[in-house]
Amino acid sequence: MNIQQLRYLQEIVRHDLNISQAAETLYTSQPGISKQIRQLEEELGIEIFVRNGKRIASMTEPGQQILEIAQRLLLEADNLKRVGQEFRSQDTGTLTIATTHTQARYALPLAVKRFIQRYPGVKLNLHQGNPTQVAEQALRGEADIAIATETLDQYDELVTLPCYEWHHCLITPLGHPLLEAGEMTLEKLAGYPLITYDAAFSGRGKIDQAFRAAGVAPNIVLTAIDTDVIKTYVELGLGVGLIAEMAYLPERDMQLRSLPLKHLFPANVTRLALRRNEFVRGYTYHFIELFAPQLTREIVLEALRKTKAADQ
Amino acid sequence: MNIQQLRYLQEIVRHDLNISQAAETLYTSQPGISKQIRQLEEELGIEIFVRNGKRIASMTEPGQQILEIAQRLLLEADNLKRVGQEFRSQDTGTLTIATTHTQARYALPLAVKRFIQRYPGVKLNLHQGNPTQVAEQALRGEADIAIATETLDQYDELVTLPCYEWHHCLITPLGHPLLEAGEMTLEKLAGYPLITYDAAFSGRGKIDQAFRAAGVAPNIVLTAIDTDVIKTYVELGLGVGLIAEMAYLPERDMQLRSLPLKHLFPANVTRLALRRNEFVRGYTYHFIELFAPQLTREIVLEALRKTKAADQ
DNA sequence: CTTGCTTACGAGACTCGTAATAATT
DNA sequence: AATTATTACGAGTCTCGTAAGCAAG
Repeated sequence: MNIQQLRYLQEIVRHDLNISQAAETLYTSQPGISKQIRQLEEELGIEIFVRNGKRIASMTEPGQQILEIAQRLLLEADNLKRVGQEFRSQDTGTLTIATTHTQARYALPLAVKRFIQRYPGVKLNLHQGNPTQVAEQALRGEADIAIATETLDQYDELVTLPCYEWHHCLITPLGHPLLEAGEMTLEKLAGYPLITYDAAFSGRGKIDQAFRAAGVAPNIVLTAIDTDVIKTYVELGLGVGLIAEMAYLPERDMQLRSLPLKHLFPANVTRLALRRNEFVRGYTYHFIELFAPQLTREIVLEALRKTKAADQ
Repeated sequence: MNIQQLRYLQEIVRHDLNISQAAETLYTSQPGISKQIRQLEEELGIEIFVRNGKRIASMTEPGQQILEIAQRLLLEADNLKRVGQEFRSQDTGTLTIATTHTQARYALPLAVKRFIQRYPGVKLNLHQGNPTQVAEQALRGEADIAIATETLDQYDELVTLPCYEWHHCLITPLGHPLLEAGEMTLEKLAGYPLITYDAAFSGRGKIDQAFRAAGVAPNIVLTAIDTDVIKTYVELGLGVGLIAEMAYLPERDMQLRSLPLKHLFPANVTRLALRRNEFVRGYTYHFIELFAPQLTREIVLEALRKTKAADQ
């Protein structure tokens, strides 16, 4: 039994039990993998895969247990390498952040700027995706940190930490009647065509919740994944926008005005997620602190330690 | 990097950084281990050990982190083998129980008898030791289950489960005045020479506690590790004995009489411990249930799942 | 001078890639 | 017919054991 065999196993499963594809992504040969898997099976004395003649049909029950253990083992193997890198060269390496448009565009830039100044030797990757993709990238170890407002806390294998709280705000074209309409209410909002986020993005859930709770039916004429699209159509006069407050930049968005909606919609919490049991590099802690100053290294460590509760 | 190298590392540390001894217990050669460790260090790009010329003096800081991760990895590697054995042959293998004299002699026999009838193919090993030794055997993976009344819950790496509760009782020679002395009190007990357990054994702590709390000074003339020694000296008339109630066997101990002391000393809880994160064989669950019927497989599983909280 | 780690070297095992084979869709 | 897994085989590498060297206590 060796680590390589387990890596083969993991990759086969990731490719829906297709050895050929696994071989390709691992830059090795089909037969090599095939043989190693047979050897692993022989050594453990069990069949991992159910075979139909020469096709792999599914996994046996012991095979599934083996897989789970193998994945934990491989994570530890990665951790060994990380520790090596960490000590070999404290301030070089790679930091991959998976996040959504809103975070990448409006929340992260300052932290990123400071980070690359402080750690010129660290290659910073930003992977953009929807909240589910973001979570899964962290889950698969493709990203070191996941940052999003939704979804993250639904995965047992991720440890999540609250970064900051924000509210929605209203944006309108210049001179829009709502700007002079006094106290904002859901009813007033419902009187105008609305433009806001797609479902599953940037707190859209909270918006729907609030309208539903009040028994008011909003007139949503357009939904977008990113704020820039919303702004564009608000400027065009298609309607008024409901966006995340940090996405309104007064000095840039000269053609728009904003009004706070703190009293209408519940607060949103943007969270970051780390993969459970994964060794965290020093500069990763630092990035987290740059992004959310209250999340010091100690606090993050504590969270990682504490929340090992529900794993597996 | 391979699993073997990590095993070498672990064994070196277990032997206080002595490669030669590690080689011996692993049935391999000094140079082989030495070289593999050098290779591991080279691959990880760090020094694991601090060397004084040709002696290993201590571990570096990264080395200690490597060790921790390596141990978790090795545990998973063992688990892989266990899963294999479990499915290859459900009812054969080995079950090693580390426990104290009192448990081995008075609490376990019935469960053991039933177990070996049910699982003739399982080799049952009983390792006897003091509570600390018992815990450490479980900790090192030398025992599958640890059973004792003390100490077990002081180790983060062990998951403990309560098995049963018991009280101390008094044993005296036939015709002893205390048998006719009515309601037993600490004061009356203190009026006679006492024979009981050594510190750190079988609830001796609770006995001392009770006397101290009552401000009564007992006259302990002899302490022993096991109940049979205590019984022997009580029979000889050296004093009266304070023993665990399950250690008094009316049909065997014809030369002794017993009196309950439930009202004088707090209850003791005998617990069993399993190593955290370790794959548990089916027959092990069954043994636990034979020993403590309320600890069904589901309950044990739940406990293992839940209490992953504080690990590492 | 004994203990204990490292270097040197060679035998054997193992891994992996290519090519051929066989089975499934 | 095309895709995909297995078997066969050979080159290169790696592991491990023996023997020799050398530093520390």
